Amino acid sequence: MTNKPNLYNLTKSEEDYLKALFQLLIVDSSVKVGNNQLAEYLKVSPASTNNMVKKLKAKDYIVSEKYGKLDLTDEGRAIAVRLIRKHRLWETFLYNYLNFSWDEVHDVAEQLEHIKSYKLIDELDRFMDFPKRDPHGEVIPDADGEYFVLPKTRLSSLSEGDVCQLISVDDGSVQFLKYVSKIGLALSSRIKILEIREFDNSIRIEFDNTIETITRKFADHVFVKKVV
Amino acid sequence: MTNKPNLYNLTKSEEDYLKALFQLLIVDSSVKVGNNQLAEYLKVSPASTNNMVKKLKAKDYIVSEKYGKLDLTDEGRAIAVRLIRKHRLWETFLYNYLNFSWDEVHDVAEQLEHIKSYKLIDELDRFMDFPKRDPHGEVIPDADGEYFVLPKTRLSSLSEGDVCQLISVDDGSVQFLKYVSKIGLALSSRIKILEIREFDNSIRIEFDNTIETITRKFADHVFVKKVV
DNA sequence: TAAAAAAGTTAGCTATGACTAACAAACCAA
DNA sequence: TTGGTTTGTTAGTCATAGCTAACTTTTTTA
Ligand SMILES: [Mn+2]
Ligand SMILES: [Mn+2]
Ligand SMILES: [Mn+2]
Ligand SMILES: [Mn+2]
Repeated sequence: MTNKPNLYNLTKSEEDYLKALFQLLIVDSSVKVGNNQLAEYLKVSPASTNNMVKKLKAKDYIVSEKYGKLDLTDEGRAIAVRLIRKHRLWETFLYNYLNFSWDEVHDVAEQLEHIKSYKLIDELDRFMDFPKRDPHGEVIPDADGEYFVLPKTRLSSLSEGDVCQLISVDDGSVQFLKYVSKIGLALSSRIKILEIREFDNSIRIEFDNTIETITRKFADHVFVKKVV
Repeated sequence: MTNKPNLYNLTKSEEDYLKALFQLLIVDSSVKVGNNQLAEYLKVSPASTNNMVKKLKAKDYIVSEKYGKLDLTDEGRAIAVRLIRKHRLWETFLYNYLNFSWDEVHDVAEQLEHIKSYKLIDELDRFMDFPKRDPHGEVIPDADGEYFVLPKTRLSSLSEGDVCQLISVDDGSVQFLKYVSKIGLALSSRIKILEIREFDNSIRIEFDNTIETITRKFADHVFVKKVV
């Protein structure tokens, strides 16, 4: 049982598809992921996705039946986790050592994650003294591919009166991240849900003696741990 | 006169062709570079090179007449120099911070040089406190694209009795670099040419109280500054 | 339960960047 | 100066990875 997936036989595109499918699958393990959903997530056409899925099935990274939902094999999952590890280590490096801001790291990490070298990433990990979290609060998988997804609650799923702590944020949108910084939210912020307005689903929150009204859409991208 | 070349419109292949042509052109500015020579250097077919050259001419990075030799435009040259800057900064980073050896850095740098981000490379430069030379002794072009190629002499071009100092080595071959390390040669080594044997062009050299016999081919890849 | 909508698939097209084989121009050397 | 070698070009093929348009299957909803 060799543990290291062979990252060297995959193209950038193949890697991105596997990672995307993994991300969609862990959001909610009960909901199945379909071809078109994957296409939309990757911003490509359903036809392109169908094509690529066919290829990745032939390589035994994905399993699915015709017209059925998609799932990853163990090897497909290992490749995705390894890619996520690389992505998050690079984000951490850019943020901690190269003066990149919260919202600048993702796009460059999206390129750096595809550099093929085991030594590079393991040495980068050592250089930074094995960081556990990336700048957005996400857990960095270790070199063995161990990756325990910590249970995350969306801020949008809480109720009035709840108190929580900010654990992580979605890192895909520059606009969103700038917005988070601007209103003063940061990792570990303690947030209280003051009021949820039925009319437009807006949420009134309090943190660090600040009161803000945020939209449901915004709250969907903020992950928290419930405290009270 | 905008100075920053627009690196963002070029594919990895286009970049590699421009860099290769630049490298061939600076070896000896008097000798012209042809299509097939470029093909051989890049280890692709003459037809592929012809194709790419056509594209790079259309983009105004290369000039040449039909059946004529190739030259770079100022913009083509700027892109090549910027790529070399990136390559050498990454090699320096891998060598000085990530425990890569002399012979391991090149292949990974060959990938890293194509990451598109001005901030990344300029911050990396700052992080390392603006290094002047890469691990193989090559000069690192600065952020303005200034790049004075220091006059280099091949060890193979010296005569018996000459004394020189090792300035840099070709970084393309892992086998060659391992060989250099193994016999104990290093940057700044002081080398004396003891004897040149006409029969097989082998060269007897002395350095650090060591006497070695090297081949002409080996000496072709070692660059020195003549001292005596 | 039948029609409509959504989801998935297929066929055929495009661009990039390789390749080989065949051909044309330029250069060299007898 | 002319024939052969080297160099450069063109045509046609392949793989990757996108796309649109048309089609089929599945799911939903009236
Ligand atoms: Mn990210
Ligand atoms: Mn990516
Ligand atoms: Mn190199
Ligand atoms: Mn390269």
